[in-house]
Amino acid sequence: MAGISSFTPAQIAEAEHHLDTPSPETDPKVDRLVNELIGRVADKWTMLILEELNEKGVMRFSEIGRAIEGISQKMLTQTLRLMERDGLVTRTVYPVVPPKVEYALTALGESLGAAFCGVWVWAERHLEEIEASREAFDTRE
Amino acid sequence: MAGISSFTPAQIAEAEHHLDTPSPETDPKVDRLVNELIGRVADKWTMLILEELNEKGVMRFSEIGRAIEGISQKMLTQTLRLMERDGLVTRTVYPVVPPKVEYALTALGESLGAAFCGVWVWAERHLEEIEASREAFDTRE
DNA sequence: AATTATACTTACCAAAAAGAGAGTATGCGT
DNA sequence: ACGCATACTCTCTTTTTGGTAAGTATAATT
Repeated sequence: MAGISSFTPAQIAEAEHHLDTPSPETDPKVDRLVNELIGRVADKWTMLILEELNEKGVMRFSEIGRAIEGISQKMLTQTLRLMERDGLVTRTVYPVVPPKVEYALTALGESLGAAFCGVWVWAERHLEEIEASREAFDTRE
Repeated sequence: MAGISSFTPAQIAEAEHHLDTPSPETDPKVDRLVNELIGRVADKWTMLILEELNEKGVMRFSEIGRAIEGISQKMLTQTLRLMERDGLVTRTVYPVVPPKVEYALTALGESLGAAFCGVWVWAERHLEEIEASREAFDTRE
């Protein structure tokens, strides 16, 4: 499993481009939808799978399972299905025995990875600061 | 409640700066911590409070409660406490009756908002694409 | 004297999420 | 004939999460 750096300069440039053009959206309906979407997508397993697929390209089901420590088969299936439904990954089934299914990121999936890159970097950058803050908070209580 | 645009160009520039310098972090321990941190922080209520405080500056407890539709007192207290612990907000208590407590973002909190900005923009941009993908997925099943 | 306002805390309960483990289909190697 | 490998699905149980409602303190107001 790689860290924060598995996105290419091109992908990062894409994210920057987005940041250049924040739109003045205030429609509450869109707001709600956007929120729900972020909740869906900003999930632990989704992000780990995103990262893994971005790094390796095409992967089989059990290959992803082995790469991501601690994920259960159930969660892997479930997360991949939701990601497929949202158009983040493609799922290719080969009708052979034993079964073979390959997963890969779509362009949309890659763009999400790039967008999240900023948050990853933020988290990594401020990790110590936050831990220090927590410790201070906990000891003064 | 405002949409995506409540962050200043300076904040966005900060986020871009982060994107310019992705570090080659692969340490599994840091990876795990970063992940846990993102999970903590990429939560529905945290993001809404972040947005609200970024827009309004300083706010009282019940003011935030009124601004964010659907949040319970319990969740508001809980989320604000965790944000304070992580160093994202400051909490100022005025010893008066009835009680008065003010909340505001720290620099760290603002930087998180800026980092998330890219994801907000991504979500808003690709909302329709994703809904279309879902619909296609659901009807072909 | 009762009511109101504010910022909580605590207890209880329902719902949702997640983990564990067994079951399924089937061609291939031994 | 038997077990293995793969990618699931299904059920059962546990854990986590979140909502509701009640309690607390006290000064000002009616």
